[in-house]
Amino acid sequence: MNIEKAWEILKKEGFKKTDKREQILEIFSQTEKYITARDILDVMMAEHPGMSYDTIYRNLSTFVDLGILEETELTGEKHFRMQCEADHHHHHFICMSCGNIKEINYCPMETLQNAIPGYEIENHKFEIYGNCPNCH
Amino acid sequence: MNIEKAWEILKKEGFKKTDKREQILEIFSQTEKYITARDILDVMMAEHPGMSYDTIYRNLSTFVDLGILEETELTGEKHFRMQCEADHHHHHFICMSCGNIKEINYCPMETLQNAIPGYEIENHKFEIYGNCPNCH
DNA sequence: ATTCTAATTCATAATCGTTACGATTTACAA
DNA sequence: TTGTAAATCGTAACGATTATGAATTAGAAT
Repeated sequence: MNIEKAWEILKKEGFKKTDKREQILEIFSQTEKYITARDILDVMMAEHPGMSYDTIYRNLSTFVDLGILEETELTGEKHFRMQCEADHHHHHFICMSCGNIKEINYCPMETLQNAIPGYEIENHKFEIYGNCPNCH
Repeated sequence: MNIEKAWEILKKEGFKKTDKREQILEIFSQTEKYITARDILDVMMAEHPGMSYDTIYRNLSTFVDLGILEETELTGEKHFRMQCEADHHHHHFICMSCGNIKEINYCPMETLQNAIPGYEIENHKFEIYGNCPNCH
């Protein structure tokens, strides 16, 4: 997702255009990796020494709710990245060296659905970790 | 895994037999569910008002390292349960209502391995959430 | 059995990531 | 230009976890 698309969504939902939001989106648009709230804070604190935790966390949460950001929990800490453009459901390979991700156009749930009759599946987590071609 | 097996491992690795460890193992042997460090604390505080956080967290970590407990992260908090007896690799369906788990004897990695040549897979996470037959 | 020592626990504080809050500022609609 | 709800700031509180130094204890050595 690009910044324009993000603002479209924000506007449509009645959120205001602020410098802080613009900068957060800017940061995400410049990386493919999953990054933390702290990562954002560190970058933004440099320009705006008076940044508030609240602003970061509140906006990250808003962006996730609106489908602008994806969220995952690597080692206990929340990590975020721009929502993929892909309109189909997919998963991610996450490189443990460089942090870049690759979309995996495969979902195991297709196969699994029939294997456990009586069980009502609501959600699933499927992530693959390792080293990408550039990192080994 | 049962308590005897756990002590075998602990003894073999040179860990001492203590009341606290015995009680922690006891608690895990009595449930199938994933439970938190706080859950353990609450139970043990009842009998031993002077319990220390350190004792719980240190031992949980030790048990995970030794393969006595399984660990997963549900909603940001670490959850633990006895390591499954199953000698084959497997995954879990986790009921969001009652907390019970069901072993899933299927791993998507078999299928995926060939789909991303050049990518070195080191690890993966696959968990399914929903409601079990008893809970809907 | 008694002693010794490293392992374990206790008691408590610090840390880390996150959430919450009233006061102040700001975007933007009227 | 003004009014108002939204957003931010500044700061504190929170929950889960880790860390620390002192006291206790399991189990080996004597």
